[in-house]
Amino acid sequence: MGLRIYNTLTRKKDVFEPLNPGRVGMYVCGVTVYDLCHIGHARSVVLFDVIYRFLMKCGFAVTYVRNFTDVDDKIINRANQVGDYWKDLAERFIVEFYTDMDALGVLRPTHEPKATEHIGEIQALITNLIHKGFAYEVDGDVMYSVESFSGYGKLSGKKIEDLVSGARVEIDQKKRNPLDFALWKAAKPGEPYWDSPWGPGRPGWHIECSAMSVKYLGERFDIHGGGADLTFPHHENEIAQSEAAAGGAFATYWIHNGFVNIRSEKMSKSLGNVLNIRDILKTCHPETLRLFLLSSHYRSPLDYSDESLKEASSALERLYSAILVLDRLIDAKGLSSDRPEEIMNLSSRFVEAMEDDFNTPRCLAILFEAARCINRINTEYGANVEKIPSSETLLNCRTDIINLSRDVLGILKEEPVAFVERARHAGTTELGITVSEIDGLISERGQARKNRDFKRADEIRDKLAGFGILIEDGPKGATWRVKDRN
RNA sequence: GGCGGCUUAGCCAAGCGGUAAGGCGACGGUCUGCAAAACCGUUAUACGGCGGUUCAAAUCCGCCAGCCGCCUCCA
Repeated sequence: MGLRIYNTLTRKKDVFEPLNPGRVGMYVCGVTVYDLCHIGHARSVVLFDVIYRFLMKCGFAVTYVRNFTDVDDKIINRANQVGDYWKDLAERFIVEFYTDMDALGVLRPTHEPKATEHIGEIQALITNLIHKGFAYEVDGDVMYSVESFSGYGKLSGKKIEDLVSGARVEIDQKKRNPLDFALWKAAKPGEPYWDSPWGPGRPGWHIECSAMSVKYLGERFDIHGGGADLTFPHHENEIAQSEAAAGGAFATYWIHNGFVNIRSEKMSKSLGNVLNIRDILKTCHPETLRLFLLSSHYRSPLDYSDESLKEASSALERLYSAILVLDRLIDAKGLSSDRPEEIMNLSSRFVEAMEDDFNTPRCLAILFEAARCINRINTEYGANVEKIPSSETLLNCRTDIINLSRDVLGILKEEPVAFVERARHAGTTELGITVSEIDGLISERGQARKNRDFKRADEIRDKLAGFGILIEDGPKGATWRVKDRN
């Protein structure tokens, strides 16, 4: 069938045909480093991480570029607020970015260019645009003339006239058209600047992506991505800049991810409901957050709530625990030649789902169907070697589940035994009771149960429950876990 | 005002013309001293409403209602 991608430019799913067979060039707009990353950033970064992983799994040699915007109004303003040097502030939040993304298991792109390290390329591009008549200088600023580019609006489906009449654009006497945007901004006193043919100043926001994408990927490349909000004006302006400078086409496929809402509300600073990645990660396993982010289609809005994260956590545990069951079945050395559909051809069905515009929810459903099948085999035939499928069949299934989950989705990377153990005891230190005290009480309760003193046994269970500890009796004695953990 | 999108069980969520995936929850069962956990099973004659096209529509078209996003920095 082949890979099909919903392309914002054509507004339909297009068959993916790379410019150069076997190779893919992908540019994704990264973050402006002036604050900690929130769950919305996580969604975008994880999505493109999964796309990157999948393209590699398909055998493509992928050049993946994700930039850092490290000089901009927001950075300068924030630095002034906190009394920091803008460059130090930006560098610090780059470190914080990596802290969060590494925790989420996000792979490093091929190149991660910073705007401040490409001032030369940016200036050359602006000079080129002025020479070709697409840009003009006014008092040390350089503006892009949207009317000079006939394709302006083709990505976002907007017309210049409609936008102008919308009256939401700020009227600036320097601009020939209210929609013209800055390629180069003259420095105001106290602002960072670089010398340029137009005087001291700094790059506008949109131009860095045009300059850096051409440097690392060439004038034409395959995939350009980012959050849905970047479609206009950022990506529209990038197209205008890059196509005007090159005199030809820019990126072929435009991918935009939907937003994360918090309890059905838009996440925004003014509502005070911005959720940082690291705060969420204090309450759940990183793979839980990844699973949550991949549980709905990337173009749909995704609603975050404590409950939905908890659901993702339960779902992740279900997968890990199925692997544990599978391992027991493999050890059982089954003799049946049965090959249940749910655990066969996982790889081809998974790839088929991914090829359909990166349908990760369908991928997860395939994994859960396999998990249910494994559990059913265990409960129905667990004691009957004649009925358990052969170790070879089950081992292939295990390999598929682990490889697809780990390599493409970036989950199930832990040893199942270790994961289950960790999930049970995570957060113990905050309970006000030590592990040895817990173990002491549990062995006392075990003794009481042995003596059929169930009153005492239940007292101990209630006492531990008061500390948030849940007792689980098993064939090999009681184990415990921390309650209400994601 | 302009442009775009969404509406599927209690909740989340696939589905892209052939007769409703999956997850969570709930309920029933197995297990247990009783529980918990785990597992199994059950859980939408039905896809916002009304028309139309078709042998066949959640899926295509039209109208209506509701929700949302972008048009301003934003993933």
